[in-house]
Amino acid sequence: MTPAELSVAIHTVVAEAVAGGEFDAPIPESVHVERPRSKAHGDYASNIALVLAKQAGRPPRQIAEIVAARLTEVAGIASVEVAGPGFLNITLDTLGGVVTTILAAGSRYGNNDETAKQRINLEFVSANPTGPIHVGGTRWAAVGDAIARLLTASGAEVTREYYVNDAGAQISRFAASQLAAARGEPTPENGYAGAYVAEVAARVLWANPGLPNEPLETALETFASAGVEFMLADIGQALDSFGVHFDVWFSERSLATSGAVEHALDRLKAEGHTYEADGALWLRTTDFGDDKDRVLVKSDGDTSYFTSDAAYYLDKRERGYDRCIYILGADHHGYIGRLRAMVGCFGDDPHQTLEIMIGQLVNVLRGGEPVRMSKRAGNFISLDDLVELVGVDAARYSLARSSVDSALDIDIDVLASRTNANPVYYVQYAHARQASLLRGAAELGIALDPDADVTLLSHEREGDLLRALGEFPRIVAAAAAARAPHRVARYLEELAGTYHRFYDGCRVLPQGDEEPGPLNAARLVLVEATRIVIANGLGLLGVSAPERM
RNA sequence: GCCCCCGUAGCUCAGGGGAUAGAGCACCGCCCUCCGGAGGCGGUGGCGCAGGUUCGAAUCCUGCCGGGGGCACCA
Repeated sequence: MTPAELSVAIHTVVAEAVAGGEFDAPIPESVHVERPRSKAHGDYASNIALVLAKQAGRPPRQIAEIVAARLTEVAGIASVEVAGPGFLNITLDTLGGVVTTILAAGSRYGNNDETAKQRINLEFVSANPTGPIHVGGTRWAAVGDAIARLLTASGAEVTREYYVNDAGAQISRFAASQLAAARGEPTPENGYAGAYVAEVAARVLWANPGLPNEPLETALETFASAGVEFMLADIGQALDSFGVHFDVWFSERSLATSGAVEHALDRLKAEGHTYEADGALWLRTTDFGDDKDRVLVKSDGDTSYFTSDAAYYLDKRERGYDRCIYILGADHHGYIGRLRAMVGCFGDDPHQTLEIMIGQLVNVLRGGEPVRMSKRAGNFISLDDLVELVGVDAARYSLARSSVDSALDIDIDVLASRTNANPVYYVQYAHARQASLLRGAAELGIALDPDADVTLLSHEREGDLLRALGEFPRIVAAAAAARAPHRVARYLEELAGTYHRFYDGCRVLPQGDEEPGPLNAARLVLVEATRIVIANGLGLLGVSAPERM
């Protein structure tokens, strides 16, 4: 019996008790089953009696006794104890069934249908194409891609999208910076410094040999468009080697040329939320909770960046997405209000179609000391730098193993050292050990037997491991719902530890001249089940599960 | 001034109202005739402060203190 099946069983029993008039309370939609921290509290525990007590107008322990009496009769349940304020502590006949489930599901074990059929547009990274991706953007690459994988595992249809800010003043500054670098002049005021600017400029010149003879204006245009193109190619390549692949690269500039901006303006006017003042066209976002109205068309006739955002959102909706998720850095949190209001102005419910995640920033340390970084000065750690220093697995894992609500400190020296200071090795090591063990079994001629008698897995450490394996689908579903891939990482660390303890206490392969017996067979499939879960979990984080280390 | 995030062990961080608050690192002490010691076992050590909500609060609410990040007809 898996936790999910147990939850259903309790639900059924409660419904029967209510139907039988034993107590009166609304039947809950679903029953929460948890894994007790202490083994003294059974295999699984439920707080259902505490939840129902108030509505039933009875003491929780009374409700618990009623449910326990019925639950004891359910096949597969060995015993039920009422404990503390009214917890149900449930012990199963065997926990081994989960192994069979995992072997049958394989790489699909953990998948669920919580967000089945939802069409989700997930926009993340979207770093300006005026320089390489720095660590901040790298965090969103790791986290965003893991969220995409989690949502996919939960049944959603996910598009990974990168918004390319290829319009606006920062592009002009980028072009001017390239020009200056090409002429050997100092970086202009508010320009971009760093060695990469000169490199990009050199590539632009190489591809456009006539550039030095062009008038200043067209030369700058060439630096702008070609420079952005080269930068984007580099960014795409860096993300690619990081294992993050975007389905759509959406150009901001294309919004104007395609008519999307005009289309959005027409819609907003038609919805009646615009007005003119001070020579500009405004959107009355304050009608939808924003703290001030926003300019759509500036008094000089240009549209604002906000207008592009509106056009971009409308375009996503018209491409058929049910939900548009944005992952933004903490420095963008002020956008939430205006984006929500803009969505409202289009007539959408912001709580349904729009979701904005704000992630806190990353601080880079080296040997415990903060590394001062400035993108403008060109003095920063890029995605490529990080990967070169610590490798893709360590980088992705360490960036994804913390909640995005917390500012993250990463120490380059610690991550580069191959120790458990970086827990990715702890998890990967468990997987490599399992793979090694399975190779050893094959060498001994012991085949994996899906029909092994898993009821023999009754050792305490086996029980711990089986319970942990049974948690995985709920971890995946909860992590997807909370957009919190770090929960998968934390779970894997716990699972790896539970496995190591099992391995320490339970001999898997026969020793010496022993003949392999049913217990060896059962433990072997338990190892394989654990290996599958670790591989699946690491896969959700975009981290490899090595057979050898 | 207003808004957002954070404050948990010496350090980096988990803990989506539940039972005795966890992991890794660091420190101290143990465990190799046998499946990978990148492992296991034991020990030291903690919820910023004050109220409130309730059977129960690290978790939810309010205030304060501390740290980080924002508040454009820039993009």
